[in-house]
Amino acid sequence: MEEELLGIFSNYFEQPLIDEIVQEGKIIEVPAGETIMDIGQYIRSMPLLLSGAIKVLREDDEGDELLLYYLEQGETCSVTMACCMGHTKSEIRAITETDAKIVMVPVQKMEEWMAKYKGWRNYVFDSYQNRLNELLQTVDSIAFKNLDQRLMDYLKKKVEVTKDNRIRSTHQEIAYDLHTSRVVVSRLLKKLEKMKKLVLHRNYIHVIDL
Amino acid sequence: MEEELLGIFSNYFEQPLIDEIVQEGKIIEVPAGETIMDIGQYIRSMPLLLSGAIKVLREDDEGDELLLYYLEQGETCSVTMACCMGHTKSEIRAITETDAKIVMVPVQKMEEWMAKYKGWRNYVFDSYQNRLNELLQTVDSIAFKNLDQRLMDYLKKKVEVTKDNRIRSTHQEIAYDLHTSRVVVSRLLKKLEKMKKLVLHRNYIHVIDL
DNA sequence: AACCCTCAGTAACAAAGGGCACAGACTTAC
DNA sequence: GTAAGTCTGTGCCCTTTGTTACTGAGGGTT
Repeated sequence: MEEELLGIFSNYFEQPLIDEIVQEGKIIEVPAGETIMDIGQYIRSMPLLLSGAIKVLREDDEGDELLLYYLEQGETCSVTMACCMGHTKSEIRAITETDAKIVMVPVQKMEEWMAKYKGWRNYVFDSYQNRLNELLQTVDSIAFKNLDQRLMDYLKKKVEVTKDNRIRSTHQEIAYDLHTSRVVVSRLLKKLEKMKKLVLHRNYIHVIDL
Repeated sequence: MEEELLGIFSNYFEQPLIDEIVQEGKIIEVPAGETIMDIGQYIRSMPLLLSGAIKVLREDDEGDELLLYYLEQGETCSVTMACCMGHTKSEIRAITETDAKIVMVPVQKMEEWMAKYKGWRNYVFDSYQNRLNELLQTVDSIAFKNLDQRLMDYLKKKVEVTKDNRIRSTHQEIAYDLHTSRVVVSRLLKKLEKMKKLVLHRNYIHVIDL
C-alpha cells in the first residue's frame, strides 16, 4: 500500500502523512457496479481512489437519475468530504464504474490532518476545486448543449475512464445516466452510427472516433 | 466594521481572527447591478459579504447565461476561493443583486489563516459545502424540473433575496437568468397571473403568493 | 423444436420550449 | 404634440425531446 500511495500522492503528501494514512486507512477492493455510497446515508470514512473509476450520480424524489461526474485515480469525492465535515447525509450516490481499489480514511483523522499537514490541506482544496469545476461542466452540459452533444461527450468520457473503446452498456443504461429515455438514445446512437463514429452491437458499442 | 463582523461571524471566528480581518481587509460598498467579478479574470482577494446579495452566474462561449445561485449575508464565493487557491482564472461572473457591503481579504492571508485558525478552516469548509449543495440544487432544477417550476422557484428566491415582493426585472432579464427566451417567460408569467399568484406590470412584477 | 426474456429499431404521435412577427401600451426625448 | 425606443402580449410554426406501441433479433432454457 505504501508504495502505491507514494506513487500517486507523493507530490501532495509529506512522508509522515503517508505513514499515518498507511496506519489509519483501510484498503478495500470493490468490483465494478457496486454502490459504495448512497443518498441519505451517513458517512464515517472518506475514500481515496487508488485505482479504477467511480461514477457519481444524483437522483431526484421520483427516482430519476443523472450522472454528475467520474472520479479517477488519486481523486476523492468532495461532496462526501463536505458531508463528513458537516456531519450531514450524503446527497449523492457513488457506484464503481470499473473494479476499484480504495483507501478509506476515518473522518476524525481528516480534521486532525487539516491542522497538521499542509499537503493534506492543499490536496483537500484542490479536490474541492476539481469537483466544483466538474460540476460546473455538468451544469454547462445540461444547460447549454443538446442531447446529441451530451451523448457524444458521455461516450467519449466513458471510453477515457474505462480505457476501453467498447462501451459495455445497454441503451437503457446510457439513458439513465443522461436522464432521458431509451428510445431517444437508440435514435441518436443510430445517427452516430450512420456518421461512422461508432458501430452498434447488442450489449456493447464499438467506438471508432468521436 | 468590527462590530459588523462580530455580529455576523462571531459563531465562527475567534477574536484574534476578527482583529486580523479588520486590519487586513478592505471594506467596499457596491451598488446593485455592478459586476464585481468576471469570467477569465484573475482574483487577488476574496469577498466576505456583510450585507446585500450577490448573484453568481455562468456563461458559455456563445454568451448564453445561467444563474447559478445567490450569495447572502455572511457567505462567500467558494468558486472564487477555489480560483484563489489554485491561482486560476475565474469560471463565473458575480453581480450585485442589491446594494452590498463587502470585505475584501487578500489571498495570501487566506492561506495563512487556514493553518492558524480553526474557525477560519471551518468557515471555509462550510462555505464549500454550501456552495456544492447549492450547485447540486441548480443541477436538479435544470435537469429534473420543467420551466414552469423553475420560474416559480426563481421568483420565490428573488423575493427572498431582495426582501421585496415587487420584482423589478423585465421579462428579458428573467429569461437571461433562466437561459430561455423572453417570449417563453412572458407566456409562463401570464399563466401564473391567471392563477392569481402574481400581478404583472411594466418593469416589475407584484408577487402575491407562489 | 417451442418458449421466454432482454435488447434494439422504428413509426407515429404528443408535449415542451424556442423563434419570428407584429401589435399595442408605456416612456422618454425632442 | 410627435417620434423613437422599450416592454409586453399573442398567434403561428418549427425543432427537440419524450411517449407509446409494436416489431424482430439474439440468446438461453427446457
